[in-house]
Amino acid sequence: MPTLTALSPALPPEINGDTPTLRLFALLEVIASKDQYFSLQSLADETALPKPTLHRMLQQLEAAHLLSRSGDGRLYGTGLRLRRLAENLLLNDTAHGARHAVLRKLVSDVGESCNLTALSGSEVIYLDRVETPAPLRFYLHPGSRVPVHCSASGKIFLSQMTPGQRQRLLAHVPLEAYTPKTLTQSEALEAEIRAVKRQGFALDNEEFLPGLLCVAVGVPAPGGRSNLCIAVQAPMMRMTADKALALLPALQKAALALSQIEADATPLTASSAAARA
Amino acid sequence: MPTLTALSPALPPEINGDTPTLRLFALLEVIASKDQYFSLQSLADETALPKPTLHRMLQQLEAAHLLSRSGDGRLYGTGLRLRRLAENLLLNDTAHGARHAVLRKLVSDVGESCNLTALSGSEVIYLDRVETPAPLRFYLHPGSRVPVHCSASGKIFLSQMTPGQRQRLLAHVPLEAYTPKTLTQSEALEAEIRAVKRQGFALDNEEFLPGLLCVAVGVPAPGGRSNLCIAVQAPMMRMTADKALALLPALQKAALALSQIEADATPLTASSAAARA
DNA sequence: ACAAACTATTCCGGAAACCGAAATTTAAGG
DNA sequence: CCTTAAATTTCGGTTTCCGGAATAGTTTGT
Repeated sequence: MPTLTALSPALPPEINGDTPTLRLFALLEVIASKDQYFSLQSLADETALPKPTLHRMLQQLEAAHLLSRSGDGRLYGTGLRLRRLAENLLLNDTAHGARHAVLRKLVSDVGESCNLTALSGSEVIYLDRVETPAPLRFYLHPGSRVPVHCSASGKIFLSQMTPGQRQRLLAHVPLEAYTPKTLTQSEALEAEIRAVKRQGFALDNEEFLPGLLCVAVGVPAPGGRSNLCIAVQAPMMRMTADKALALLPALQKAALALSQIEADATPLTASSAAARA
Repeated sequence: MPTLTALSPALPPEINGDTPTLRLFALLEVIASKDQYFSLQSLADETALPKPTLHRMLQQLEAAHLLSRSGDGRLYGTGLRLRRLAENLLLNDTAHGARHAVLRKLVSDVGESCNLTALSGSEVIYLDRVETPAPLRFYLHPGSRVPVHCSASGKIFLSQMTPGQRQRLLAHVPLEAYTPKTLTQSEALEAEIRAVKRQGFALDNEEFLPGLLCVAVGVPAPGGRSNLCIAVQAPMMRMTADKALALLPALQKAALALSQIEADATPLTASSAAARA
């Protein structure tokens, strides 16, 4: 029977952290791990915790706005405060890490501005950015957001979703035209997404800002889907689609380095612990 | 030494935890809120918690890989597991992204601030909100609460209850007068509720805040009763009750879209979960 | 309409975790 | 080597948590 508490077989007793708080975190991890709402019953199945206990935990988290109940009030999903924490976390944790160094290295390799992005809600958020030394540049500061349908990173994220997820998201996001080249037909976008999925990288050829070309690749993650992309962007004046493709090896190398950073010293997660059953 | 209530009126976000776990969350929020590492001392300054207490909390979080210590071991920053949680959270919340997109679309259609509300206990809580681009606005942030008896959404929720449920709820909620127009007689409120039930929408005509007009419709749900409302609100300066009624089609369309999203996010049942092996 | 089956919620006494003043250890500066 | 400041450990009193059992509420089947 899978248990929420991740016990290491015979390791120091300080690791087997089995405190109430950690159990709550593990619960949040379960809820954050799938794109769906959870009933109390389904959580009981996932976690093997007694229902009264689970109920108390959920109440507590809901009262704190970390979770929210949705629909008819019997389903639990992520709360506003938790989402805010997540955004702040990703946004404020960049400059000090090795990730920033990878980005700097990439910029020095390719000579153009690069950024690290994540999906947040229905938009792409810039987590970190290093500017090209060249004087002519597009200035997009960390924390700003761009639409999913006309950004290279956004296409990567879309290509990782199941058709159902993608449809749900795009059904309500108007495919606004930012430039004449923006893809505004869902069929055209779907075709593009398929191409992205096949190729493993995405282009934004003046689809968001005139004169701006951008290439992105996803940062590989153990589970397959990742919420991080790394991208180069440059003015058309210095960059063409062909030249951009030549940068792919450098990009992929950087993505791999980032993925390595994430993987280093990987602790047990609730899901991986539950998985071994 | 006085505790944390003493000094700051609005300086720290809120370290006041009602339970030990929430205090840990508040601590994480402090750490996630700035792009820097924290020493134990700086956190003590920031949170007004006793140092031994903080130390224990930090140890616990570090042992769980939610935080990590940097370099020499005296500074604390975010941990891998916490970042993972944040990434997964944002990645696996397309339902939220879709809901927000519906709200944005509605705002661009009607030109006024719109919000998504739910019934929580005996109050209406704002789940999400998109502001009008117009400069003059009522600012009500997500997470805030308003009484049921003098809000458009609240009347919708009341109208969905059985008379018994409604009576039970209202018996403990004093019909406080927020403005001269607030309905404070239960007979008048009952009559209003009946009208709401018949019409399928609800108005709040300066019953909560002077100068604020609001229209709400329920989000249809399979079971009949829904715990979600979508509402437009605008200052009287730009809005009249008549003009508000003209917005109903747009509102209802948005409500339908939301109902679709909710349906898509329905969790697995026990049987379907067992089916995928 | 009513009962059977299931799910969500509340109770509550025993058990475990938390709290933080005080004492102790470790590092930094002179 | 001594002083000062920060970090860490100790430990008993207090609070919170835990989860089996009982209760309330909902859907399903007849």
